[in-house]
Amino acid sequence: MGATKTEHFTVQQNTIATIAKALGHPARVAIIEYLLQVDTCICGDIVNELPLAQPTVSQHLKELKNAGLIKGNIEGTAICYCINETAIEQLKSYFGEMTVRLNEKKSSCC
Amino acid sequence: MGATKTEHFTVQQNTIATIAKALGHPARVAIIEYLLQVDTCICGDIVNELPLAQPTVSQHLKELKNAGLIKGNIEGTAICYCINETAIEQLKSYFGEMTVRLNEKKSSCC
DNA sequence: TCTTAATATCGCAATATTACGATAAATAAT
DNA sequence: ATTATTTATCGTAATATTGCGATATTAAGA
Repeated sequence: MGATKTEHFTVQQNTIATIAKALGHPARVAIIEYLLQVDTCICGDIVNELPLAQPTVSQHLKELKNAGLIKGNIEGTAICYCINETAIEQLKSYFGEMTVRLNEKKSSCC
Repeated sequence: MGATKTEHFTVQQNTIATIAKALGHPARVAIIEYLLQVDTCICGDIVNELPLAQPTVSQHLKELKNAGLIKGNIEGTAICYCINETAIEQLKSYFGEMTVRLNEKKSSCC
């Protein structure tokens, strides 16, 4: 085997897992943080910011895009990448609600 | 190659990536949600809740534990697993702060 | 002590990820 | 048209993940 059994889980569980997986690599966390830091989102220089070769960065960007975490617009010869706020909001709500529920049930036995 | 170059990124970036990676599989999301749902955290029946074999579940639990997302206490022959609230709070703050910063800079050009 | 029950670990096969050099594709500038 | 610039894709090697059967471990109960 080796392939994830996605079909056995709910859509929401798979959605969260997909977004989380995309953030499961420090380079991709670094990319998101860089996009957040930079004012404009004309971001042709992501490659220079990261300690990785250009094809590797391109691949990471592709995965972030597939997971819906970033958007990319062609801007001449460069490409304008920026954060998809919806995905981040989704994570915020998910973990926000989870902490609320954790605080409600204080019966932590561990 | 094939190994993540963790040493090139900040501690915080690696921390977030590690926790996110642990949640990057629907089975592990399902485990967390189940632990949240169940009142007490005597959770010997996680295996019955998931469509996966016992060794596979055990492995997923191990990864969640290594990432600091759950805690496990030995309770006789069973094991009491429960969510580590700190890790969830960490994610909540991280994405919460991120949405704040996203709303501050409305200059979304995409 | 012997059995039962609950988890963990080992070993392995299938698949996925990570990284990068080489190269392609697309547009801008000369 | 030719060249430079930027990003994507291909191919491939190294490593990691996923899943499970078989087996070990650990402690409770008869």
